[in-house]
Amino acid sequence: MTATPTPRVTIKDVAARAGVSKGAVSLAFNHKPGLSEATRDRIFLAARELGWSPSLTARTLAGSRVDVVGLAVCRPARVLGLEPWYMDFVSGVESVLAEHSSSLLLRLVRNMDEEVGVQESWWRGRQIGGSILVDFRADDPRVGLVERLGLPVVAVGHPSLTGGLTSVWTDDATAVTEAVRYLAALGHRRIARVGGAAALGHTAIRTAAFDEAAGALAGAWQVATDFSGDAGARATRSLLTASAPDRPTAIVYDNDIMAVAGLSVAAEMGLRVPDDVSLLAWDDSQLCRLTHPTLSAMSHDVHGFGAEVARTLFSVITGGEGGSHPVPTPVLTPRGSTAPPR
Amino acid sequence: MTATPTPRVTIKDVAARAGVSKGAVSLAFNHKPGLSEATRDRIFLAARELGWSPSLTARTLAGSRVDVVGLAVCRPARVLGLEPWYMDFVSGVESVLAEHSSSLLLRLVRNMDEEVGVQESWWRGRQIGGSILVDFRADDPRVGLVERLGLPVVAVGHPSLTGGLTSVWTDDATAVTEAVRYLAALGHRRIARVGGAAALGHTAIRTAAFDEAAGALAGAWQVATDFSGDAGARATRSLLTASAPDRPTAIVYDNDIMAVAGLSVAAEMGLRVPDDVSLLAWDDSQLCRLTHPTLSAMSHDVHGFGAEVARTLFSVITGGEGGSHPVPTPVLTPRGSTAPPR
DNA sequence: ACTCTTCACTGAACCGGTTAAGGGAGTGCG
DNA sequence: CGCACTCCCTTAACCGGTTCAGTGAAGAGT
Repeated sequence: MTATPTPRVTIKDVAARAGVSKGAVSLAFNHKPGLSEATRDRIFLAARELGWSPSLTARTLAGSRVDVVGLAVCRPARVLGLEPWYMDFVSGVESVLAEHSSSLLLRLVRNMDEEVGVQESWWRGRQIGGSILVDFRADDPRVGLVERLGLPVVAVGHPSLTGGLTSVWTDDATAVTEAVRYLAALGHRRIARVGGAAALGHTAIRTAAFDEAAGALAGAWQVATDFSGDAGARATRSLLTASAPDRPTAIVYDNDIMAVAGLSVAAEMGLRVPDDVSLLAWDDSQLCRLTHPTLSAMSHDVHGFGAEVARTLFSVITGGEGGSHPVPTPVLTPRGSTAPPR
Repeated sequence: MTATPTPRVTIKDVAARAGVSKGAVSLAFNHKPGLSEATRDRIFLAARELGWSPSLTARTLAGSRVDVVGLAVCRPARVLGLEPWYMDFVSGVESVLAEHSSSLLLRLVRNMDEEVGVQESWWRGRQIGGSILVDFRADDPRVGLVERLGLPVVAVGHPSLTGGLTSVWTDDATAVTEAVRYLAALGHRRIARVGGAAALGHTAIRTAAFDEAAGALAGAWQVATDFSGDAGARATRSLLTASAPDRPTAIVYDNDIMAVAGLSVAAEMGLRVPDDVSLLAWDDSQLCRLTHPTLSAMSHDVHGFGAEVARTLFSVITGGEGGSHPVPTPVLTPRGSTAPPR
């Protein structure tokens, strides 16, 4: 019932049991040359019998690499819980970390200052061997921080935002353009976009691309939100309250949760999707296939994206310089929520 | 452009600059008595000037407590990304960890064996000071593991599942009973439940409670799923294909994502919600308010639950024994998806 | 004037590993 | 036989903190 007091087994115990020195045990467990097969076996046997595995803490302190990767996320908890993107991304990251038997140190922060503080103290405290940076904004303070600290990172975001940092990104501009072209090809001339948080760099990129792509149309609207479903609903409601000739016939959303919210607002207002208004989601989590009608989306392998980011981080940590690169551009996946305007 | 080589500042540098010994710096930074105000100030000044903060790694090694909390989660990535519950829970946990400036070490595992291995090596490697255990099943191997290791944990699950471990749980049985009573009070006599993964302990508890509560009704169905939206859709479809007198007039879901899927299946089959069939969700994330009609749900402060779990873990870690206790039972939140049968 | 406390601080051991330098035994070779 | 060369393994310093016994000086008590 009560926990037995833990008799911490250390390298010394293993060494004693195997009849060798600490150093020998260390060599064996790091697969370094300089030990006979027989000794090696004896050491592993002793370790197994004692249930010992090396203390990562001590190992880290002694100067070898740290096998923990940091991720500080800065969005309101309310939004985070709902956004499929993050967990998907994290699970992709994890899938690669697991191969290196590394773990993810996760921290939710309230603002950029806090994130800067967290990253700095993680690194200073040798808690992490590298970090994944997300949600870049213009003049992001993390660029300078990282260079000052020499912290190995991979930045998730377009190079125009991430300074000289190694980065991995999706080509949002092209994707937005493709989305608009698709809707225009269907015959839509009045298109709106419900964007994410204005402060975020990739939102700005999408906004600019939308301006560019939709500029020639009869009507174009853009609204900034905080990515939450509520905000998506509000934005949709205000876009659709105009009388028929003045309102958009198609709406593009910056994530799928807002698209779902938009779908229900349309229903609530008595508008049929896609007959009266077409909706196009972003990211394309499973959610898009659960609604009725199903949501057309700009589809995106978020899990694979996370995995690629993690792989790149490992190459940065091991000095391989990795090199910035984009992942495949989201592709249009038409489903039931888009059609030519009535 | 290139990262400046990091000149690691250590406690020795700070001590030298402040003109004191390492020990004095340590005392100052741990707010321990035995130093004059003047010296204390001098030390903090020196530390600030050098941009030093203590290495958590070294601090941990030197025997003080570890301020990282472990969480290994074992569900398919596909489901995880979508389930609002986890991120909500995690953000609740984080909110308390942040107060203690601790972080969360997260790991997605594929099965129980892997989780057991991860927990053991985290603890052995002194990576964590304690752990949060979720998704208990009958005869859970983690109970024995924890007792063997002496690892401080808080188990999320009913005491009947978590052995002697300190646990925090929601009273699922009562909640299920309340849900059934509510639907019965509306006049429903044929009620179905789309449950979660059968292997999970809390699913079993809910299943038993439903059996008990719905036993006296004219019709009662239960289906087990994997919590995914697809499974929820399939289950709903098969429940609703029967001809009218033989099919349920109300369905309870074990999470909200399946309820959303159910809603769209009903629409696809031409059934009106709540006129033809009432739907009741579980957990009640923001998602329930984004659909049309909005989803009635058994509502639950998942964020607060996470926070309470974290608080309890800290009290276990500091030897305070914490004590197992339930959090408030989910309460019924009626919205647009439930009504008397036609 | 002498001892007793208290206070502020130092020194050194220690946590559990890694790693470079070194040492002893066995073998090959001139 | 002596020497060099390997091969295996040990020794000891070190990573960056914490902790505790101990020291020296100032002040209190008698």
